[in-house]
Amino acid sequence: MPNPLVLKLEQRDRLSDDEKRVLESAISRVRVVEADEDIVHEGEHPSESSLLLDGYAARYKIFSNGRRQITAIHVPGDFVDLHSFLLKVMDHGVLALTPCRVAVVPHVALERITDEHPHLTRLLWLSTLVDGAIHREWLTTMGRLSATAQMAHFICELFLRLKAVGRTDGDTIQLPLTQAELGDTLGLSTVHVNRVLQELRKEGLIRWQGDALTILDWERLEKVGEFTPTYLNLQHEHR
Amino acid sequence: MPNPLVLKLEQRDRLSDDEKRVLESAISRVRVVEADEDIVHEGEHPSESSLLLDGYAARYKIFSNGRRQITAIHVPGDFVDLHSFLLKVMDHGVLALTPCRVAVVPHVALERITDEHPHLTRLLWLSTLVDGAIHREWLTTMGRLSATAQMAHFICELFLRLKAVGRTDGDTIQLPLTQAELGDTLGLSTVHVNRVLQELRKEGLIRWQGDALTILDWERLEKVGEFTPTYLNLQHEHR
DNA sequence: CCTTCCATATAACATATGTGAGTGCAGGCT
DNA sequence: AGCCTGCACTCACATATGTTATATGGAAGG
Repeated sequence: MPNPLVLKLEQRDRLSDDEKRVLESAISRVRVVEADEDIVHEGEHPSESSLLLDGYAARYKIFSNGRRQITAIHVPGDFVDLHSFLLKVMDHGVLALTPCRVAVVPHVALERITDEHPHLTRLLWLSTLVDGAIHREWLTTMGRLSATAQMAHFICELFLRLKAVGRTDGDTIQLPLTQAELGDTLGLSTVHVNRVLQELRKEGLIRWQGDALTILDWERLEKVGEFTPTYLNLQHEHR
Repeated sequence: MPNPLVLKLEQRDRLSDDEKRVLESAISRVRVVEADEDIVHEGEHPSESSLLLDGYAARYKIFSNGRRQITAIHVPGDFVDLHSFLLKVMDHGVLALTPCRVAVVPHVALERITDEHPHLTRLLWLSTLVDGAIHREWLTTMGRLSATAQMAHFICELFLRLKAVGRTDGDTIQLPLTQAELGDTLGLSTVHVNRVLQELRKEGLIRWQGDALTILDWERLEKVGEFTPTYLNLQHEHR
């Protein structure tokens, strides 16, 4: 079974066999997390990081009044809390949106990698940088796009990210989020999420039945969401 | 003159004299950029990164319709485009908001650091991770707070970040942004920025005259903005 | 088979924020 | 001195999105 992180990194640069072996052996164990359970809690000081192998996860923050904001949706191949290696304290929680399989990588193993494998280190660094690029993109869509455009943009992004790890089926992806969760992601109310989805459906841009979301008209969806994929950095470069 | 980056990193971990020397010698030259000029252009493939020594800068993205979103405000000590070392293509521009002095660090020098100085590498990585943490915080405030709270939060954050590099004067900071620029930062219209500022003033939370912004009541401002500084990672830890 | 529980869907209404236009002031330039 | 120009500030009005409430339907479970 190919490690989806390897898959993702190989899209962005060449990985030597040695580096692949080092990555694999950095994994101390594989853990299963139930849906709706935290993979990592806010405020924790973890001594290991979690690489998502299967399932969907979300980074989130909760306010005093109970309102929640999701700041990232993670798919297989994502290192959901690689940053805790250096940030030490989790300033947010990470939640399993579906049942998840998670590879656990101790921080000591990461430290060893940074000591001994500079190129691999750069690739790990890179993957946190891509997280940052996605955050910036979300900031722009939240700040300057209509709710409809924002939703379209989100769907385009998720599609390409899933495609990069081989989790698309034609024009269809699994989207196991409730409309409430989508609202927490985009900063919208549940009601408005529903309105916006109706609109995208009526326009013939998407179909969403059960967990299966199908993109019916990629070009127009991209246009509505003002989507350009540069920021996902899916190009192969020497890094 | 102490390098403000060294100042910032030393707040988060110990730097050896050797590491400080390596950092200093990585700088190939110092450049001055006029206000309202780009330090780096969107779409560029830079071969060096820029460390802000003096002045304020902003990362921004512009949409087809001319709307602009600022995704980060940078202060002295910030590496405004360290990520371009590994992301290669700039997915946004970086603008000098005031006249800026910028230290230029070639990517080859950064690559050498990653090859030879693992601990320093981790600290550079860390500073991009803090950028990411700030992005996440902005996402939550944009998505889930009122415009007033968002503004209060922004002011609290900027104050602490400036304090970390010794650029505060009592309860006063320099805030050389126009209300329009603030609007582009928070995702608000200029008119609404003005309304919100009036409110914060009327409540006796801040004073803002010319470029000088004074925090009159830190505790209440923090409360209004639901601000907690954990995400800025200003603690000293072994990284 | 019935009940319970969510999630989706709709409706009526409330409001935070955006839009477009205009005023006045202050600093810089000729 | 006079004239721009940019910026802060206001007003009247428009609208996107939030809120509260209710209906519907499917899935899980006894």
